[in-house]
Amino acid sequence: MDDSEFLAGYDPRAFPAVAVTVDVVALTIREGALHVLLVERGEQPHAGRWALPGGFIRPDEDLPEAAVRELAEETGLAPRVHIEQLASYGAPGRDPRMRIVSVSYLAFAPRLPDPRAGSDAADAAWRRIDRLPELAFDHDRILGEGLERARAKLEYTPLATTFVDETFTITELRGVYETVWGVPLHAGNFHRKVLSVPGFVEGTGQTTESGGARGGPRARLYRAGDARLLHPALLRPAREEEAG
Amino acid sequence: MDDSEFLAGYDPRAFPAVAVTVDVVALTIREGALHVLLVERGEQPHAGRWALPGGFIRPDEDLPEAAVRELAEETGLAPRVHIEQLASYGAPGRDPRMRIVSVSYLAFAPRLPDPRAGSDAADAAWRRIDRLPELAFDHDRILGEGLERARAKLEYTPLATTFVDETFTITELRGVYETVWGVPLHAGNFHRKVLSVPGFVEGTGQTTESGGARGGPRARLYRAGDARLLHPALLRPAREEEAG
DNA sequence: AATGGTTATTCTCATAATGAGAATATTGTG
DNA sequence: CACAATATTCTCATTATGAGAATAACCATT
Repeated sequence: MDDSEFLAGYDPRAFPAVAVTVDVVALTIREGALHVLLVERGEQPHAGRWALPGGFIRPDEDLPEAAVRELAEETGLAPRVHIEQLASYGAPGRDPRMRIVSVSYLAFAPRLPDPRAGSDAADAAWRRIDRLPELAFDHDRILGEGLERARAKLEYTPLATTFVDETFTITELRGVYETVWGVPLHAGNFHRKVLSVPGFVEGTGQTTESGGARGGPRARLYRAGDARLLHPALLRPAREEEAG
Repeated sequence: MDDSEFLAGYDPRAFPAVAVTVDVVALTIREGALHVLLVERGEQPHAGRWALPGGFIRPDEDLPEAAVRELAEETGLAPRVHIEQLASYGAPGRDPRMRIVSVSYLAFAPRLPDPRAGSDAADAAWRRIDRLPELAFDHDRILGEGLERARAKLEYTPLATTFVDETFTITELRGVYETVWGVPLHAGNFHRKVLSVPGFVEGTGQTTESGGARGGPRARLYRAGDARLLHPALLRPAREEEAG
């Protein structure tokens, strides 16, 4: 070990270039099912396979900026989405072309529009989480970790409110939890819980214009409260057998 | 926006090189206080200031490998430490020399040895968390996020057991929580909680050789159980006023 | 307009988990 | 040996959760 190996003295230009990309796990709910934004690759490597949207960072932009830009390029969406860093991946062989370190981001939003037509990728589409092809590179892993992060965040943050419109009913909010977690929740207990956590939601004094499509009373409308953390958290039902 | 901006067709060599480093937030408990490993920079930029240990990744090593290596170079520690990725930072101006993206890692271990003498940095030392100088670059922020992550992980994982010896007493384990969280905990309730969470600890049937230094009975010895998650979690006492 | 199915909201009750304080027993020190 | 210190267990009030049911408002259809 000599001095040149350390930050202070080490010369990075002595090594092959490292490229940095951002990959975005963009989630939305459509027709009651969780969807992720995927692009079909037009070129090698992995041509024809689906991958997470992403691309190289530019010299003058920060990581989150790059993620927002990539997402905007695919969806035409104004940069209002909630975005959050997930993790970074840098195994030497993960991209056959060169050394690539990818920083993954998670994005959520209500009813994201269809991907912009005519973008560079061969195709781009929202795909149901439960009907996915095998992804290119190590994107299966990145998506898996993104999903788990999203599921965990629902527990202790008001993240679910970013999946619904500005005003929403408790039932709609419950639908987000049920969709993302993939489990049915007890309507009465969920209702009690949401209203008892300080700052989770605040009433608007209004109700829906009409009852549900198949009947039922009008539901009260709420908006997101100012809490950044849910206290106490809204825990997922315990799985009977935890792996390990 | 044209095709060249996308992963499929974009040529990263057209841009200035990006260097990737790992920075390690290494935590240990010494003399009842939480300490972090810092190095004093010997060269510009920020010469003379303290920084997190870290350095450039090598062409053939994965990110976690690089973090373990950097830590080993500073502490002489065998690669047995628990290591975990934190986050990545890539703001354009964060290092004045060139574009650097840093991936930060968190490391924990019991009684880590003194930093190896004669390493490349001007100096390296364990520093008490509550008596820190201002750090170089954006390392204050990285350290802050690492601390918060460690505090959060104590809640729902058996991480605390990696801060103590292989066998330990409940009181020692409580000491870890109190040190990292910085709050006193109710001894009786903590005891009940630790023993009631399945798989957190398992008894060894043995006790300490003698009572505490100032009296008291011998304490039973436990070792870490096989749980990877604590259920239900061991929550921090609620802060009265949450920021925001 | 009356009927019946649907759904939002509230309530009840049993059980689990937590916070606070105290009791009990064991040990080292003076 | 008396006393202070500490590990461990207990008690009791409060809060949070899970399950089921009751209540009432609303839709579509008769």
